[in-house]
Amino acid sequence: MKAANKHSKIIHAATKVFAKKGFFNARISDIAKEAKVADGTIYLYFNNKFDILISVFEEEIGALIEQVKKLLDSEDDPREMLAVFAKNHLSVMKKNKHLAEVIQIELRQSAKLIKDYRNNKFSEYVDIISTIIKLGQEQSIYRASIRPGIAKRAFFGALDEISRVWTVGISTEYSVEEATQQVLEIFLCGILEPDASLH
Amino acid sequence: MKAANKHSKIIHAATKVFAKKGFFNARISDIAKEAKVADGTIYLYFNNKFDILISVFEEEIGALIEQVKKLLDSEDDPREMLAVFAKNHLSVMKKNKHLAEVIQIELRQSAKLIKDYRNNKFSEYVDIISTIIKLGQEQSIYRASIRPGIAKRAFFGALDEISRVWTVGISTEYSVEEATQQVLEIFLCGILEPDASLH
Amino acid sequence: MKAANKHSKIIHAATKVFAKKGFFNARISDIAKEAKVADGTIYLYFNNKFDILISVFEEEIGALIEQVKKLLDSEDDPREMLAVFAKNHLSVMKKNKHLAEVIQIELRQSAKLIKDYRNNKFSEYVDIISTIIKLGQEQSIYRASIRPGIAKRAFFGALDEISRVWTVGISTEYSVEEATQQVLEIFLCGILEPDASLH
Amino acid sequence: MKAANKHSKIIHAATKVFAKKGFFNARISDIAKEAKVADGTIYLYFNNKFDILISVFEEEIGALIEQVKKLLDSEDDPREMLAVFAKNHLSVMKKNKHLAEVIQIELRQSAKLIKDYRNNKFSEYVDIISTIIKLGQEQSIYRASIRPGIAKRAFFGALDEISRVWTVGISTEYSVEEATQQVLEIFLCGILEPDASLH
DNA sequence: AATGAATGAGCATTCATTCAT
DNA sequence: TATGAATGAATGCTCATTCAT
Repeated sequence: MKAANKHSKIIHAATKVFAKKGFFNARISDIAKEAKVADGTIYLYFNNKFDILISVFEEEIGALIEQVKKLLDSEDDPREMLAVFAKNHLSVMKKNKHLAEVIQIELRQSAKLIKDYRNNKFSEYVDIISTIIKLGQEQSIYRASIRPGIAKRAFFGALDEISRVWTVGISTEYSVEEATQQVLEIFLCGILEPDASLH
Repeated sequence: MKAANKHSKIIHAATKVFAKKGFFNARISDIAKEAKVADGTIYLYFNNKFDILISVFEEEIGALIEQVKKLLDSEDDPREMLAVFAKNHLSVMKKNKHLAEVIQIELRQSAKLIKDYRNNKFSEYVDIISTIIKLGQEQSIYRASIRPGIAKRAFFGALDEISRVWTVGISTEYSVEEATQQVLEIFLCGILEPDASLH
Repeated sequence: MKAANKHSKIIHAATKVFAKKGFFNARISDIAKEAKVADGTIYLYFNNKFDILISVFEEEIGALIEQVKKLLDSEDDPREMLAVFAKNHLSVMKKNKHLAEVIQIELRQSAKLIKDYRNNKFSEYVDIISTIIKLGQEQSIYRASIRPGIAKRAFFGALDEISRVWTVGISTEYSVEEATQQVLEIFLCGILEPDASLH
Repeated sequence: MKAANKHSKIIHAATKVFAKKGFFNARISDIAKEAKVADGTIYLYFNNKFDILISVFEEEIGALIEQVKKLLDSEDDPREMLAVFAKNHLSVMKKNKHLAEVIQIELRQSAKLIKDYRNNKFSEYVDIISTIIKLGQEQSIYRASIRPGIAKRAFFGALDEISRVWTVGISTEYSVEEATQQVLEIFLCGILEPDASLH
């Protein structure tokens, strides 16, 4: 996982530090120490502290997009595709808690500061959901009355809130498998055409 | 809207300022100016800046709980109750954007700083959903396989993410009615017993 | 000891608080609480915080002057008078630690802030020593080569430094009697062996 | 006088500022300006404001100890040694008024805040006096009845109080030589006429 | 006279950013 | 490229003082 170049080293260090302390409580010197570079070196790769956060979003979520897209490439059934998305998202969030925290907390925090909110990696990631839904609607598997733009938010919001239980660290945890199964049961029943069977 | 006493005046001012600038970028002097009191006066009512934020959560969400509980008192059908919760939540979030932002962003930000995360007003609010689901399960209206603890998160997460579109200010907005209808269509189909008709 | 009127109550409270926390760390509200009056009441009797300190000096040292002058009235021998002064000073400092601290620490602190340093009660108190020395010189009991203005400082400084041991709270304490005896032995007799020549 | 490194520059600047305004009235920015560094730079060398004060004591008094110990090395006679100590102390206090004020005022102020009062440079300095007295007692030059622990305080207190006249700035000043001679005359010979009996 | 809520000036400390090396 | 010492703007909080009651 260790990145060869400084840029990546700093990104990974920043993800860890932002997750642990939050953007505003994170110090540039914390990131520098974690990345094992000097404070000043960070400014050779990033314009300022906020620029680091944006880069973390773009690169970490970019990798997430690559990953899920690759998995989706080998699927045809929109039902399976939604399952793949959910399972992948939840397992990544469970495994990579630093990334999970940054997405769940810091991404929101900074959302209002980002000028064009839709033109970023995060939107691209969530839009994968609406693309799947549209595909399902074309195949008459998902009901036409469902609005993909709203459903994608409902689906992502559900996954996001469910996975928060792991970062916040509530004791009565449930497994990735169980959570995936539950959210799919709710959503597939919810958006499926009445006569489209669940496999 | 004008609060009778200073405590409330400061709470409302803080909600506004936290929503506009975020907790860390908000200045005590901003809140004081908004509340039309001196900086020092704030410390007669709150211990420190973070204490103001916690109080905002407790009091504003407390009021939200009162409101939705009163509405739910006159409903018996668990299907209607979920509809009432969704409609109320979305319309309050659409109308009171300051509160919406604080819940969506600052509440998460500070979640990790709050020791016992479940022992607070926010948890109480979300638990209303699971209570409704359990009620529906007892009446065999909602499927027994649904785990209320996970479903409540999925439902709240969906509402939360959907309502974010209004605070972030994305242009292609949809109405409260449409959003409510969509999320209910998905969730009620999703958790209803197959033979339980939608009214 | 409890004063009948508010003015005295505040003076005594201030002496206690200044001794415990020091002038700068003492809060007006501390003094008010100790005196069992409201904060604002203090400003009916004193112009400001520093004015309280000055008043403490004047009144507490004023009482000290009264006391020692009364004791000295019944003495004729300048040797005895110096002994009375030393004994009285040390026993008051040992008994009234609040006053001791204020004299030893706060009086010095504020000395530079007092415009006319000689025209105050403290100078009046120390001048008692030089008056005794002059009396002794007139009676050819004290050597004429001794300059009363320097000797008074040496004598008072010795007593002051010796009594600091009680306020600072150093463990190996010595008694008032022993301290008095020693300082008198040094000042009245000198520390040289009678037969040891000076060079 | 210009210090080579920043640490010393700040120490000297702080000594000057503390002397002029007192510890509590001194501002970090005053010290920074005097030392010609930025405010923040001070915190690269010291933990906090109080830490600066303690360092001033330790370093300035440390230098004083070095100086007087070197002078005492070339003396054998305990009488001369006490004379050397007195003369050195008074002339340093007269010349270095900033140091004098800090010792006379701030050292006392903070004495109660220092945990182990005896384990510091100041005690080391005053203990030089008792060491000399013990030496004189071993040589039967000083009376055995004198308790060095009390006498050191009496001697230092006398010097301290005498030298205050220069920092407080009383007009009728006396010279270092005269003050030294007087305090030595008192301490070495006593103030009684040789033929005046004690009672 | 007495109160104590309200005021707001004032400051120690932090930390993102710079720049001489 | 890389460093990290130095910078100085920025702010949460305190508390002496005021004044309406």
